[in-house]
Amino acid sequence: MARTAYHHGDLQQQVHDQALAVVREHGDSAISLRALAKQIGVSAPALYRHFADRESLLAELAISGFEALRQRLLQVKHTPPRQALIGIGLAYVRFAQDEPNLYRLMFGGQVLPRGVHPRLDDAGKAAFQVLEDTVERARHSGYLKPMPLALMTATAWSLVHGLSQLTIDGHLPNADAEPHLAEGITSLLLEGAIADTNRATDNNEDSP
Amino acid sequence: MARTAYHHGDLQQQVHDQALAVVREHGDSAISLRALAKQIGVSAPALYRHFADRESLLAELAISGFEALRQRLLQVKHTPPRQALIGIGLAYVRFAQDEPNLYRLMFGGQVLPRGVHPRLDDAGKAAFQVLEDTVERARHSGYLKPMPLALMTATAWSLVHGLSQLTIDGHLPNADAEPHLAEGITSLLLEGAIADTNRATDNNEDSP
DNA sequence: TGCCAATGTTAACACCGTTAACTTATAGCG
DNA sequence: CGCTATAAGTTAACGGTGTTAACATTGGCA
Repeated sequence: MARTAYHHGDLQQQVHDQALAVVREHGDSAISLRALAKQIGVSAPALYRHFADRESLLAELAISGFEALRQRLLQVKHTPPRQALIGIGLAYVRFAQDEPNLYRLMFGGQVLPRGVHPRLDDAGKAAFQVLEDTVERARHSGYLKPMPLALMTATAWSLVHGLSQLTIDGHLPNADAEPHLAEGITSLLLEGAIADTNRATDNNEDSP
Repeated sequence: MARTAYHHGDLQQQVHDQALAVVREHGDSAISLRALAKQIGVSAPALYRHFADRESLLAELAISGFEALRQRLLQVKHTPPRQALIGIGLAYVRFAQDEPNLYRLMFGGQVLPRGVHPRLDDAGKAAFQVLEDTVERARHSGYLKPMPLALMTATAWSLVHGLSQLTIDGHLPNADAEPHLAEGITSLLLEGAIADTNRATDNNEDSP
């Protein structure tokens, strides 16, 4: 029932893929169910067999986005705390820069308020979890000050999210002239978060 | 020609105000030119005498938002660097929390890409300028490390913007349980930014 | 006073999301 | 193997949208 081809093969997947391509190229405001259906060669109401409404489709795409983000973050090595933290921050920002339209859909807020679509919320939390785990490891290893975990992760997330959003929307004019901005920012934050025992011992360890 | 009342008084202002109210209450996606015109008691095409299209109206509203944000930031006192920095960060986040829908319009990115509407860009820069001036004062006074100004302001803006966006979209679950989150986050960043000479001398000066 | 330009009007076009009512093809079962 | 329930598609239609064209009206000014 779910695997074999009905009239058109699995429309659900086809719509999902096509819509994802449109979002990545032109943003979520360019998504039109009718246009999507016409492109695929199916009538518009057919889509309603697979998606409750336009918002649900967008939510599904946002879920894909969070899963892709999570995969990116998971690829960051666990090696020394400082590299791991900077690495995951860079990976996060780079994802946003690579997929600005998708990222905007994920965090647009206007699209879907939290609590409406549980699977979307879970996908977001799962991505955030990777970041939190990295911070927790660094903290547990004694590299970071023994501050509340929630405070540290919230700080880290705020920083990378804010930087992502500001850069992809062009609010930071000299972002191109300063390619190491993300790294500098992350380092700057770390200065305040590392334990005093680690101070001055690892500032230049990434450039041997 | 611009001041006296024509057929309906100054429609421009009336549309602007009404639209701003709608955005603040229901978000920019709830803006409908036809509905707006009907509410005001005028035909829909009449609006096109004052706004090129829907996007231009939204841009105008975003400009108002940036000006309101700027006013908020300007009210922060200049007194000691640490208080000024934390104060302006809190004021920024509080604005976003007070006007979530307006804030989303301003930074939605989907609404208007930079470069299209010069006045909108200028309004954004003007608001950002207040933040930059505060950082510059703190840096010039020797309170902060002598790092590049662009780096410091980008960091500060990223942090407060990220925190704003994440909280108003409900991504930080325990935001309510932690009302001092914004202050804690700002302090954490400051730890990494203050000059060593100022370290440990001002951590508790705000609670005498 | 008479004209021009600013400001409004109605009618219409081409979309859009969504629902209702109907048709078709498939999967599973007696 | 044939039948039927149902999943998956169809067309027609409703109400809404932004936007443009063509026309009407009003007010300020020469």
